Amino acid sequence: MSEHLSTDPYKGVRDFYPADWAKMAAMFAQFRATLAKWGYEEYNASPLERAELYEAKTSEEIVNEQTYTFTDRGDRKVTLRPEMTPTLARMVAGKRRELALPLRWFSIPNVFRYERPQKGRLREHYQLNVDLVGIAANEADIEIIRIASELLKAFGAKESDYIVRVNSRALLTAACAAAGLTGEAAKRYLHLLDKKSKMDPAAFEAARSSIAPRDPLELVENEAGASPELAHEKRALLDTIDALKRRGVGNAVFDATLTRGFDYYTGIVFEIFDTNPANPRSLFGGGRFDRLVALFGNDPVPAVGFGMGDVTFADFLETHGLLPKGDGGVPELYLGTPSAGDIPAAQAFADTLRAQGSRVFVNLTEKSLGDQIKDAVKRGIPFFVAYGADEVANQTVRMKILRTGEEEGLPLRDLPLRLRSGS
RNA sequence: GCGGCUAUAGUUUAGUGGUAAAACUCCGGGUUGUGGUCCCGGCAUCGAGAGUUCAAUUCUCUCUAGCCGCCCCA
Repeated sequence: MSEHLSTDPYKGVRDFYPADWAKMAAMFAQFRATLAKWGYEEYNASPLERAELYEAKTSEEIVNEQTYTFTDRGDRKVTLRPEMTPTLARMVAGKRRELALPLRWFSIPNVFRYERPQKGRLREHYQLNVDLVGIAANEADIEIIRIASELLKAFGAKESDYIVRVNSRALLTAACAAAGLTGEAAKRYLHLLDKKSKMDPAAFEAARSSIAPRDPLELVENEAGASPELAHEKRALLDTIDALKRRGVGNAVFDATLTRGFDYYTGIVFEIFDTNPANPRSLFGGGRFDRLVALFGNDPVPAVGFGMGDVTFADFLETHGLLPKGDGGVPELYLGTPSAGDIPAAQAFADTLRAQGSRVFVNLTEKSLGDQIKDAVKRGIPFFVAYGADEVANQTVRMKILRTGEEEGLPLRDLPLRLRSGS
C-alpha cells in the first residue's frame, strides 16, 4: 500500500458503483415521480458557496466546526454546502421579481459536513429538499408535511412505520417570552429543550432552573392562557395538527420539546421518526423560515420546507423491506461476435436496434461465444444473440433467453419488437 | 474533540513465535459458433513503521485506516 495510491474513497464519502448508483437512482426516481404529482419542479446549484452564506444563519457550531471551509486563490472564503436551504433562499432572493410565487421546488443535492463518520452519518450525503416558498398561511405547512408523509407512503410505508412530530418555534418563543426569557437566554433554553428527551429528568430540571425560573414548557402545556400570544400560537398549531390528521397524516402528533437545530426557523417545525426501535433516527426534518430570504436585502418571503438524507432514509426502507431495486439501465441484449472481425458489423446492427430504443451491449473481446454467454450472465443481461457471417447470410438470429436457456429463431428485423416484449 | 473494537488474497473468513488455509470471485487451461456442472493451474512482501527475539503475520509501541459509541446533528 505504501507505494501505490489508495483505492479507498476519501474518509466518510462513498463511491457509487453502477449497482449502488442504480439503487440511489431508483430512490430518486420515486422522489421525482411523487413530487411531480404535486407540481414541484427540480432545481440545483453548485456545492460551492461563499462561506458568509452560512455565518450566523445556520448555527455557530455547525459553521465553525462542521463545515468544509477553505480560502481560494482569490482569497475568498468558500464552504462546501452543509445544507441546501440557504442556497435556496439566495436563489429565490436573486430573482425575487421574476419568480412567480408560490414556488414549489425540490432538489436532491449532495451536502457536506466535517465530522467523524459513524452509523448513518457520513461526510457527504444526498439530501432531498422540498420547499414551498411564498405562502405564509398554514395551508403551506400542511402541504409540506403531507408531502413528506406521502413520500414515505409512495415507497410502501404504512403510518404505523413512522411518526410525524410537530411543534412551532413561534409557540416556543411566545412561551419563553411569557416566562421572561428573551434573546440569548431563550436560545439557550431551546438548546436545552432539544436534548430533553435524552436527559435524566433531574438533570434537565437542574439545567433548566439555572436558565429559566419558570419552565416555558409548563406554560405551553398547562397555562397557555397566561399570555394571549402563547394562547394564539398554541391554538394555531393544534389546528394545523388536527387538519393534518383529517387530511391523510393520521400519525401527526404535537411534541412541545421538538426544536430543530437551525436558528432560522420561525414557525412550524417537524420531524418524522421511524417507529422501529432498531432505527430510532429522524428521517425528515423541516420547518418554516420566513425571514431567511430577507437576509439578502429583499422583502421577507415566507417559506416552509424539509430535508431528508439518503443514508437514514435508505436505512428506513431497508428496515421495513421497502428498498426499490432498480435495474440501473442494464442492457437488454448482449450481441456476441463469433470472431473479432465481426465486431464492426455487429456494431452497425446494434445501431439499428439502438435507433429503435433497445439497450444493446456489443462484445469487444476475442472470447469464445461460450465465454461471451458467461459474460452476459455475469452482467445480468437477459438476452443473448450471436451476430456473425451466418446471421448476415440468413438474415435471421437465434436469440437465447439466458434465464431459461430457451432459444428462439427470428428474422433480424423482428428483434427490436421481440426485445420490447421482454422475457 | 473523547473512548472502545478491528486490520490476513479482489471479497468473506480460518490460523500460527519457524514467511500462511479455505470458500466465493477473477485470470488461464481441459473445451476456438452458444453459458450455468465438473476437473486442473494461477492470484497474499498477513495495513505502515519501529522494538523484543536466533526467528514476528503472530508479542509490544507508534502511526494510519475502518467500524461502533460519546459530543453534536444538516
